[in-house]
Amino acid sequence: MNIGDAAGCLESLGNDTRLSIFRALVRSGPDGLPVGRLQSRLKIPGSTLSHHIAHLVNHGLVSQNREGRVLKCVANYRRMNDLVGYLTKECCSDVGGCP
Amino acid sequence: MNIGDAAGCLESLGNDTRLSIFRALVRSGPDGLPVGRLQSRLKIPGSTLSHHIAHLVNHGLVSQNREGRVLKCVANYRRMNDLVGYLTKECCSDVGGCP
DNA sequence: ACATTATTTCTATAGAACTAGAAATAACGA
DNA sequence: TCGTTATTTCTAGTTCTATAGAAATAATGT
Repeated sequence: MNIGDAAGCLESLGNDTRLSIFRALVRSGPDGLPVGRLQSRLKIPGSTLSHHIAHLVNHGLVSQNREGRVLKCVANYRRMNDLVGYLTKECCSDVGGCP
Repeated sequence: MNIGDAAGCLESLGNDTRLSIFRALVRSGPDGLPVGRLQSRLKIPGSTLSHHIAHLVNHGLVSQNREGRVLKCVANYRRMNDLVGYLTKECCSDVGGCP
């Protein structure tokens, strides 16, 4: 991962609503959750939710696959792993006790 | 670290300029760098730089200590460690291969 | 074809963020 | 005290971002 992608992912997660969405997806495991399920859980208007999900998808943190009428959203664990790897490697230091 | 602090840190680092500042500080080790040094390295106007540094300081990612006329900025490794810990614990999953 | 459900795109608006010049403050040496 | 260097605060302009209602699209069953 390069610095631009990292900043993009960080910006995506650096918003309370989007971080909540992402956490909900991570917790729900590899099966993910339909958009409507996120909507009822997080209690936000569909258009707003859709906007934020698109942001996460654009930065590779979430992927979607349609199952009939329902759109399943899944956290992209590999992408998140890459991000954490970048932060650990490029933004931490042996000196300071980072992993 | 709680979700609010995490989102704040992520938002801080989710900006190309601030991420560059932070990386420069991390790379320079526990001695850090003076503001002026960052300015000449990153080639950005003082007021803009000051604005971004204040943002990082406000979110606990950078601390400052004056040495005479020079203000030294130092990356807060512990804070960064906490952030990475939060992401690993709350936003990753065993299933997906995250650490 | 139509009704229903699920989700997105369009559109507008209010507020926040980024940028940077100019003026102000801080620290120090002469 | 004055001048110089280092940095911040003030101010303003422009550009992004978040929000959400309304209309449009997609998918399915009847």
